Amino acid sequence: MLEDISAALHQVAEMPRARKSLKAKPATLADVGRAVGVSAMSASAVLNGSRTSTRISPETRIRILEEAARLRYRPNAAARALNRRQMSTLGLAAVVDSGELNAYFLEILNGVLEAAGRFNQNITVFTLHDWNLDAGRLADFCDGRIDGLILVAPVISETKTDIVPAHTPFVSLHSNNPIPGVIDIESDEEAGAFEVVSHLIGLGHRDILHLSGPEGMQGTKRRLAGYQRALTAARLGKTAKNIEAGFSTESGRNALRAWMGKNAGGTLPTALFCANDAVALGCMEVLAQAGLRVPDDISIVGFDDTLAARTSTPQLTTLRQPLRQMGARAVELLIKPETAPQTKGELIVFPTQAIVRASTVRPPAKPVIVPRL
Amino acid sequence: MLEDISAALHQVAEMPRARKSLKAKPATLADVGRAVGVSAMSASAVLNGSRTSTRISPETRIRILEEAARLRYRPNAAARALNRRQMSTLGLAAVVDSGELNAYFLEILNGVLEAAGRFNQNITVFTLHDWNLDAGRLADFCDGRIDGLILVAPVISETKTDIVPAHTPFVSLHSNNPIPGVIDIESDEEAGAFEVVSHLIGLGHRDILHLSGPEGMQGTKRRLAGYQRALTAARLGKTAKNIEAGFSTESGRNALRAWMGKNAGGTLPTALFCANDAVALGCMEVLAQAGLRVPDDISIVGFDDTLAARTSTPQLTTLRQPLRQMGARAVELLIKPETAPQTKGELIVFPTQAIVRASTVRPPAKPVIVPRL
DNA sequence: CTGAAAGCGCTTACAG
DNA sequence: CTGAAAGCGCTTACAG
Repeated sequence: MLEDISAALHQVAEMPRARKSLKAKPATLADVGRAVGVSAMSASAVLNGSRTSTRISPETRIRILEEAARLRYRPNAAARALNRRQMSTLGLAAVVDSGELNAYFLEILNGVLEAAGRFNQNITVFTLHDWNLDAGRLADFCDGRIDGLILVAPVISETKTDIVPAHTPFVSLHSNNPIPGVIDIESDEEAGAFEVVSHLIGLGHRDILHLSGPEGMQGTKRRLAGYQRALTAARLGKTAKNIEAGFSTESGRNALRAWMGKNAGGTLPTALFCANDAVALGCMEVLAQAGLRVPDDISIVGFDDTLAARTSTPQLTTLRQPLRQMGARAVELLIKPETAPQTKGELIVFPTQAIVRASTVRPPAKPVIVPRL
Repeated sequence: MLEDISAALHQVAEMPRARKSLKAKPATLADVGRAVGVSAMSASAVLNGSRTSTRISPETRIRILEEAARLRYRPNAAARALNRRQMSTLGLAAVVDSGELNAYFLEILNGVLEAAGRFNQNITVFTLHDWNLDAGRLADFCDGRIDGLILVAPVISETKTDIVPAHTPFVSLHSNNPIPGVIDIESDEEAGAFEVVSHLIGLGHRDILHLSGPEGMQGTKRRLAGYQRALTAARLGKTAKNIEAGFSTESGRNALRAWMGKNAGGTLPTALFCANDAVALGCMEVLAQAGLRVPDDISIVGFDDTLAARTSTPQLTTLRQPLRQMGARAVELLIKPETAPQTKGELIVFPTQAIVRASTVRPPAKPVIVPRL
């Protein structure tokens, strides 16, 4: 008793914020029960138990409800989680690329949160710096604080795929390697690339430069394959030209700048097919600096349909991956695993959709010369 | 026993995903202890207790560590939380505006996650649809699952400010009303607006139209005040013109389109000062559609310096609010409340910074006529 | 209709 | 150096 008081005083001295030190203890079921003159179990039955609730007499029931309201009783999440062995929380793990989560992640987050709301689930965001270095941390997250984990675009080398703990289900979006026991959610990027490049060809473009993603990634390969197939289908296979950029605005800027440096005085492609929207934006910057107009001098196509595609000027023609639906589906798979694919291939593929906006028009009448930067 | 087996079979029948039904139970301290032939407390002392760890003999210690590794023991977060009465998790509550979290939120999230990482805290994201309708839900989040809550741009009417539960500390960013007992983190938007409008005046602009934020919001008032002060300081007070837009791209689009409709044939302002980056993007779209060039025909200024300002074409001159630092500070305040301001005014104000990019240049030599849309 | 008991997994005093 | 006891707040059988 004396210690309690002394401890309290000590706290007051150390913590300037009264709000903190005088922290009221939340009421428990026992408190409510005591106030009513009934056991904690009865309070539990009325306040938290769903079926068993009926077995309490109407009068007691009402008094318990009143007292709970008066005491502002809230069931303690930790105690509940310990008892039920589930937290009603899902984790969302992503790598912070160059120090920040990007628009791609934001789209997925929106979908995940929407679905989580429907299932009364919380979402905890975990950030990693590097998939392979931090893969071990994934298991640490599975310590009862989450009931399932969504991996966003994981790059986990084949040798490390034993990282999945036995008791927490994982789902991945855009995984770069199959992870045993983990369903992966994809969109049909190859078909999407085919569609959007075909759109350019349909407009009359015959010289389309592809700025591809980071080497070795699945998304990069699939987009490149769709690009090739579209050109081949139009008997333009030989015109395929591809330079490696990456997935960031900066990488797009650098790649196009380098290419223009090498090709100054030559003819500009009539269109660019970029690995994603961010790369397209980097290209638009470089083109603007060079005094070239989009789409008059050159058409440009992105990929993903993130926020950035809608807010650029001109707005970007792009390939929509249904990132929100994909994020929502990840949540559903974790909450209702019976909705998972019944087949062996642990893969769910969403269709994509070309979104035509202002950045693509017919090619210019006369070839444009690549200016010196 | 028989029921167990029958239940297990039942599960297998219902759940197609073996992974789910065969869920291995994670090892507990008791399991580790039993395997070593020692009590759970000893295991606790070695594996989780920091100081008390020394009191175990070196040999037992090693055997406990080995056995824990073999069993892949992880301390259970829920049990720990129940015992310690803290979850090592902070909440981040925001309103999903028009169905989506935006770039403004993403900046804050980045800052919050960065700081949370430093303090070994998890971040759980809560979304609301409307501050006033959902204010009651805030208290529900404070059920032991979080140790503190960060409110992003709350709009909580004065009459409802008793929503803060006694046992969970809150911090707000850009609160629109003072909430008793809640420290608010702001940036000096008035000074920022003054700075960025003065930049325009310095370039020679004399006719600057302000597209302001939603009526009644603090941010709107402060930006408007800074705008007015800058004009007045340059003896341009009488030229002040202001139309209400909002904080979304669409609102910017609509507001400028309406204005141009009414003023077709008149002279175009030489510059627009927009309530935020999103509004500026909406204006850029409308201007582009009208065949007007930014910045040649008209300069344009945003506010916030979100992703969108860096990815628009031309890139936006804008006023940077240090949203990441502000988010990081919110985390620090909750984790280390002793860093809170000692003064009465429960307010922390960050400085802002004008970021000059390509969207602002000197006004055009001749007045531009507002085209018919 | 209601309560005493036991347990979820961990930790913090307290005994030995 | 080590363990038995009690408790965090809730829930699930089980008795009455």
